[in-house]
Amino acid sequence: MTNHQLFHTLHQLSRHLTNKLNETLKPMGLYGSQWAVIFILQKKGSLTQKELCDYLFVEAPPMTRTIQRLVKQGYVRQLPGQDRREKHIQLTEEALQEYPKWEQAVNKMNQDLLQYLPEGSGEVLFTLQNNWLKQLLKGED
Amino acid sequence: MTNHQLFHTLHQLSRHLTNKLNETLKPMGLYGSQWAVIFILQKKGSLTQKELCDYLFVEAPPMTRTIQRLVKQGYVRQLPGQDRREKHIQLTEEALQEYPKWEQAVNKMNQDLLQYLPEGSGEVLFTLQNNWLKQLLKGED
DNA sequence: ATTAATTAGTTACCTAGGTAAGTATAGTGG
DNA sequence: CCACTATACTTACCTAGGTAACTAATTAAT
Repeated sequence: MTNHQLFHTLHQLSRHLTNKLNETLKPMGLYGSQWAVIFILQKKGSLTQKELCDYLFVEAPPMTRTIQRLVKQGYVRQLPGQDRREKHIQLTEEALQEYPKWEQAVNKMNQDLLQYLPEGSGEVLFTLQNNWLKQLLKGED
Repeated sequence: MTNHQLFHTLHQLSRHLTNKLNETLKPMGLYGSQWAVIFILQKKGSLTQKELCDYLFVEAPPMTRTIQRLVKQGYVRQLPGQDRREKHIQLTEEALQEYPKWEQAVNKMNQDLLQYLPEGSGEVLFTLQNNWLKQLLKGED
């Protein structure tokens, strides 16, 4: 294995999985980036855009766009906070109602994709990637 | 570990590495997608755009754009083939001259990044990812 | 208290990569 | 030979995510 191959394969794999996710979400009128936001909001309740950015390691501008589209689709609300620079984002009732359907579709897809990975490898893969990522981020400071 | 975390981490890691690559290439006036094309052309000599797409698992339109930018920068030539639909792509002398510098910078970056991964883990990671990707692609047919 | 620096979010613009539709050439069946 | 299909590439347009520059609000410093 060359170093090049490792990076290349990781990139390919990531693209492939992203494409699969978008394919899965398309019938429901959602995109992968939107799902990522919805998923966190459902778990955490209400977050500022900054907190969403920090969570997803995404810069502010793409987050603004994703949220604006979700607002337009009626799945998300922006509430002004006490600090009037902040916008607190939360799911609408409509989104909460649709959520189980979305989650089920994504979970099914994840299961399908993981079937192509040997038993137990998912854990190994996750651990390696997660540790690497953490070390890389730590190395930034 | 949840399935979600596995996909999420993979996505994050891929983005992080892509950003690092672009950062490394920026002083040389290149982008990651361009480097991927240059890297293959240097190894293979001359390829049609279709062959480049197949190699990088990229659709034709982005490839057209990447190549057109490389042509404009003088790093690549498009030669008409016997089949006049095809365009055979090859590196220019200027690109070949610069290549060692580019490769060295990328190799150094790869090494730096891999230092954050425990000894031997690179192999494991590559093997898992590569097998998974192959199985996923096989499952498409 | 007023000014300076920081922070949250937006806008504009760039690359990466995807789909759909169009064009031109090559191959195929009648 | 001619019409039909398939292929290589391009064009137009979409989402994903990055940087730079901006606005408005908050915090810190003098």
